[in-house]
Amino acid sequence: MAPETDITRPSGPRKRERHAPDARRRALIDATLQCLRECGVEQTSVRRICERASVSVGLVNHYYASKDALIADAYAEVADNLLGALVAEVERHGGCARARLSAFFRASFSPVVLDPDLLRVWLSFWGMAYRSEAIADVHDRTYRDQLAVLEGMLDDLVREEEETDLDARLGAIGLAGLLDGLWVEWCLNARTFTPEEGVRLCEACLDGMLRRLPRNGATP
Amino acid sequence: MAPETDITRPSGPRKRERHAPDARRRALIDATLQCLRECGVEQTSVRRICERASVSVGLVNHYYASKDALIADAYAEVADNLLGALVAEVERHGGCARARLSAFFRASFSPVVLDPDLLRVWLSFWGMAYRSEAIADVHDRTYRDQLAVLEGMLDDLVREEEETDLDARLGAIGLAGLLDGLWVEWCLNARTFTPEEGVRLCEACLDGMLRRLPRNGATP
DNA sequence: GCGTCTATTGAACGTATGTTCAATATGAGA
DNA sequence: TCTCATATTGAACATACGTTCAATAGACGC
Repeated sequence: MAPETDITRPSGPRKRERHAPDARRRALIDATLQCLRECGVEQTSVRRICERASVSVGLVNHYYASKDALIADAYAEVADNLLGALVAEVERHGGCARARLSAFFRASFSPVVLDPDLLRVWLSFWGMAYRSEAIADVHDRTYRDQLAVLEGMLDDLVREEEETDLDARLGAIGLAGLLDGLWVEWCLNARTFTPEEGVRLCEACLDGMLRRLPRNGATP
Repeated sequence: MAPETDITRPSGPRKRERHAPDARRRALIDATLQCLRECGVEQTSVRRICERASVSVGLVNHYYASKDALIADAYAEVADNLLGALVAEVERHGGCARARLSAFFRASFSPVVLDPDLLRVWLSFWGMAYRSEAIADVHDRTYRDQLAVLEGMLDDLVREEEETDLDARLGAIGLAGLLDGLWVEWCLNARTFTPEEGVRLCEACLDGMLRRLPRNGATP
């Protein structure tokens, strides 16, 4: 039997499909995120990404100056999407500032966020920020966006409730830190605490900050 | 000029120095941590580690079954050292439980911990926990150790102060999360907040937990 | 001083990496 | 229908990776 008969995929050149640059970029970004989720950074090679996107190796460097530039784009995409989803959930609930903050907490401990594979992607981004300025820039911008959302809700809270004083900037940093830290630990070991306990922790810390984090800076 | 004269290191075989297995293992661990600090995971190769340790390539697989096993050992070493340093600082201060907790906070925002290169190493470990069971095991153990230290101090606090009730297990998880999250964000962008603000955030959150995280579980 | 055990070496292997580039196919506008 | 800018291909390149293993050298009991 001739060996050629065993070749399942006829080794001729692949059918070329011409797409709009935007569609191709999106496909590459999606494939990148899939790879980072399922294989981790160390296994996410240009070749694997291109295989996922049903595209040849050379195309990445046609659309992006380097692999890192593609990954930076993917970072921006997933970070914006995630914050957008949280904000949408808050808007959906509405209500007073305190209720909107609670909705934000609950959304932050919902399955969309509490996804170990998502953390895996994020850890890759954080690690890459050290060697890629483009990725560090995306981190800085998206982190500022997250802080702005939290600070906005805290400002509303102070405005709505009388007799409260709070350093909203610092409070936002604290809540973001608490949310991120609990996110990391839950994703690395989901048996440590339940999502409901995570929400309770956020509520308790928010109360503490409202009482002991006044704008003037000195702890009472 | 003959090119041989430019060769600075005569290419003969390296002088062999026989050491005790423990000393070699320590040297390999130290070299591994140096590489992870300075070059990141993706650049930390067996060859680079061996170069740092002034040892040939083959030696790693003489002492360790694989590169991952070496890294798991390095993780355990640095995690134990770090928690040990924090505990030592707490012991040095002594005092009541509340004062010891404050000392722990301050130590957690001291330069030894607030070191971007150290976070870089940690992010590598967290990321590797996904594909290496050995590293995941080290994470679980060392995280449990961290929780035990915090929970112990919280238990003492409840015992010493009357009229307080606190779910110490959950409180420890919250403090660990807050500390980790703030640690990540500070190391990725040191201009976001000052170490002193970090400590203030921890104190405020601890107060909130003491008021609103009772043992029975229902938020009052 | 000899023999033995093992710590240590470094070449070799097979595989993978990111990027480059000449060649080629495609589809929109003339 | 023809043209042509360009989207797309995949072989090629240089380099790097983790691991293996036969050869070798240092230390210790005798």
